[in-house]
Amino acid sequence: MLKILIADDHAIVRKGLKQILLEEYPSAVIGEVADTEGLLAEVISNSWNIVVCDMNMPGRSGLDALNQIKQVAPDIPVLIMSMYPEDQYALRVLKAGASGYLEKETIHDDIIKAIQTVQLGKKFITPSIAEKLADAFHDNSGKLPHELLSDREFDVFKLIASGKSVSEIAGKLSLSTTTVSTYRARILEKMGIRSNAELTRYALERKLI
Amino acid sequence: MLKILIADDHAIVRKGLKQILLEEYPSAVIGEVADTEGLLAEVISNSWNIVVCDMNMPGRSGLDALNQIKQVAPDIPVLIMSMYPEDQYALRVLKAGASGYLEKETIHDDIIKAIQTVQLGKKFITPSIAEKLADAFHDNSGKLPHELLSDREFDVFKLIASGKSVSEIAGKLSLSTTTVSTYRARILEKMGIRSNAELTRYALERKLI
DNA sequence: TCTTTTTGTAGTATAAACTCTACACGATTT
DNA sequence: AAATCGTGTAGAGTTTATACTACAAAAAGA
Repeated sequence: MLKILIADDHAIVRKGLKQILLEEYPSAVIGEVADTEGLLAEVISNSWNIVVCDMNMPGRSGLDALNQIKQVAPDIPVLIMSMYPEDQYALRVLKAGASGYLEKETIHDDIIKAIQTVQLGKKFITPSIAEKLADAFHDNSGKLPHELLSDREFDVFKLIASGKSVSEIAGKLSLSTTTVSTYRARILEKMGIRSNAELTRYALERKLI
Repeated sequence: MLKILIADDHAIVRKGLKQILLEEYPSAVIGEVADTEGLLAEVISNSWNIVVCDMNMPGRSGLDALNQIKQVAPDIPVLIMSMYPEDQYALRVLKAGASGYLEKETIHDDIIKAIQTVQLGKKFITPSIAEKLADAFHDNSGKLPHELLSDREFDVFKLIASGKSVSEIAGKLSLSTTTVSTYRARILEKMGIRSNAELTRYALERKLI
């Protein structure tokens, strides 16, 4: 029996997705969780065939959740959804072991195909993602500054750029403030900038936030 | 019979919302449209009791749609949904005649209450929106936020926006750092913002620096 | 495979920034 | 004329952020 677990902090999105899935697989069991803690707990305590997980959940990010799922249950295929279309995350997410990356814009059209694909043990790659992959493959040297950041650094980058203080970020990510400060220092160094204002400017110009 | 029309470009959100509404009103008729054209057409050709409309649709915005609906059918209550919590749209939307503004984060909890409220011909205002309203009340109509600043404050504003630290500014203007901090506090208060990043963003968007 | 680099994480000590409060002085309102 | 308001200015005390350092685990390179 097909068992699909949905992780998204918006109840409305969970309901909508469940609906779509049930239309295609009326006998499937669809689970819902609203945060990363619940997600981890479910993955550990029950056997799900597929996880569909939102990228942007409060607390630890979807990427973080993905990494942890891959540790406890490396064989469960995980599909990641995101709001953001031209997303910088796509490649990171695939690198971290996701079986596919879906934009919420088109999830309605893609999700069934994606489920079928991952059921065969394959990865679901949309054409636009494939293009990004190809680019990343032969390009490398011409990387944009923000692409040099590690996942964690990038999380912090976006939060700083959107105006969060070091301590707010620390609270949100459950880290020490000094840790966040360290990330900030590394970010400034890698990107060759000197202030939060430049960082915000950079992020705004490239529409990263 | 209750007839509710949902306008959102994401099929997944429409499905989710429909589900939530049907749970409360099993016999309601729920219509769906995916763009502003469809919305307008529906409003003109059928009689809906309530419209629930997303703010961010491709093409013409929800605000635009709202204005047009109010022209052709001023009596249909329109609830506007938005992704963005700290949204500067909230006030605009209410000014334009919406019956309520719902953040997608909390729509699941608020929508039924909102529907009941607008059915009574009243407006649905969340506490956080009420606060914004109160703030907007004691102001200064017409003027842009930065035009409220005194000269000295504006000097400091520009320096902060361009990434200078409080102490750099103090040095440059031969003031105590605490004086600069005081200006900063006044600036944030007058402009209704909370961080240097917002300030930078504001300045960049209006090309003040 | 072994070594080097990167990444994720913090502590300690210090520096910087913020909050709250205050006060003077000219402008505006009553 | 008196009271209030807006502006320019800071100090004291508290909270926050930063620099520097460190270290283990993971990744990358040789």
